[in-house]
Amino acid sequence: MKKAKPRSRTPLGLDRSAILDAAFALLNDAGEEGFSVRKVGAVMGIDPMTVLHHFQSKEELLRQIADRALGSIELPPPSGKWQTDLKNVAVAYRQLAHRHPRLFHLHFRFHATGMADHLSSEIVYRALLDAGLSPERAAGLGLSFYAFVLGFALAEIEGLLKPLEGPEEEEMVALGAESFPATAALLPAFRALDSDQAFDDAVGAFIAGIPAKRPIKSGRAA
Amino acid sequence: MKKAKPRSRTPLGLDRSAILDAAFALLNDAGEEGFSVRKVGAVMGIDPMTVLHHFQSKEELLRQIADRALGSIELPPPSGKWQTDLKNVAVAYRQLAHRHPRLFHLHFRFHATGMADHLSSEIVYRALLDAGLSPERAAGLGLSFYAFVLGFALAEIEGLLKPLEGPEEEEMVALGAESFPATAALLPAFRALDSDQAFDDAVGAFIAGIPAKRPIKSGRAA
DNA sequence: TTGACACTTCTACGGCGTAGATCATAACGT
DNA sequence: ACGTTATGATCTACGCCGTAGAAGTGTCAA
Repeated sequence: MKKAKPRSRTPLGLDRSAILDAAFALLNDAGEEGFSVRKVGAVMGIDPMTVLHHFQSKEELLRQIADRALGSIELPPPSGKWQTDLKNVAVAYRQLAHRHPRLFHLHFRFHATGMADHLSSEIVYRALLDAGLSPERAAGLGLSFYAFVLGFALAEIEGLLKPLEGPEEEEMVALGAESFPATAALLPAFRALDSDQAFDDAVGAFIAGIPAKRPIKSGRAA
Repeated sequence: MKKAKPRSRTPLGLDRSAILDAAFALLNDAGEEGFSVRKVGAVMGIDPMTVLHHFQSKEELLRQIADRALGSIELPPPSGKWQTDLKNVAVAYRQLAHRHPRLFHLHFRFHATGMADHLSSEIVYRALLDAGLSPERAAGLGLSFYAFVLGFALAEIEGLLKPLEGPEEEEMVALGAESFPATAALLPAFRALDSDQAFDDAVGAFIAGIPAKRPIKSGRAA
């Protein structure tokens, strides 16, 4: 049993996972702004460069933290009803976001490649195929479904679902009913907004609209 | 009485907007990673601290860049058909994202407060009220609609819609049809994916699903 | 023993945001 | 005219950051 702190160059029981634990914890509660390789080293009492010996860059360390977090998603088993399965995946991702709000945004930067993600993908694509969609539509809608769920979760984390908190409040209220009557009419509803219900409602709308093959006509999309 | 325009240690016609222009350009083509106050100063041939004299922090400078970019959204006039109006807003945001892919993510960090955004909000909420939704549902679904559109655009920018490009390819292919048959069946569809069509389809599904949950309930606000 | 290797640490470099002091000039009060 | 003040621009310096490269220290096989 060795316990050297200063000037010890003997390799101790240090491996990736120990460092990863500390880094994960730091990122999870300090956020990316408060995260640095040097701080990870400080927390563990080791030289910052030791961290980079195990993860060849900060970016790689972040990627592995993200993989770990995003791999911890908890999916219920398939239910046999495709609508339910889709919704379960959506709920699972949102829960994941709530569990790790400070690092969920990494989902966009580092595309998920873990087993859990492949599993959720399989559920989504299976559901869409079961719904009777062509492979082309299933692929596009499946990816769009992810984008929607991730977008909702990110927006929620970043406070976009609370438009009346923060500096926007007075401005928004000051707009007045004359200029933006519909917006003004919803001010009380914004204040009372229930995120869970909004999520249910939105996911429900998306899923309900899937079998409808008729596209909405409008301006171009390119 | 006061003109207060050019003044300096050595004569210089500098104001916020000139600096903002340069900063915008830098961020727009170098991205946030390549952006720094010092580089903005270098580009303009001025001291970095002069930049911070006009914008009291880097964060504030970024916020104003974001405001400018996000205020440049181009919305078509209301059409009278709520489905079309909703889709037009979605298309406009996606176009904006394509126009400024390196700074679109700031939309999540700094909530939009510009006039253009209030205008688009008004269109969205009006559309949802016209669709017959209660204020509660209109508020929730409207915000969710934004989250969806922003999420799609961000996902697109970050490459999430191209799961077969980059390092995921070999892994995903290697999964094999035994473990993830639905996913495997879609591999050709992923390769041929048309983002525009996926967007149309997804937005169409969302919109189509909106009235599905509850019948018309209350009058509209013209 | 000797050598190869793995792990850790040290040193140093260039870049970052920005606080605080300083300087140059324009505008104003007299 | 003069000095005073205000204001913008600059300079200096501090403490952070990621990380390249060298060097130290231990383990183990030959």
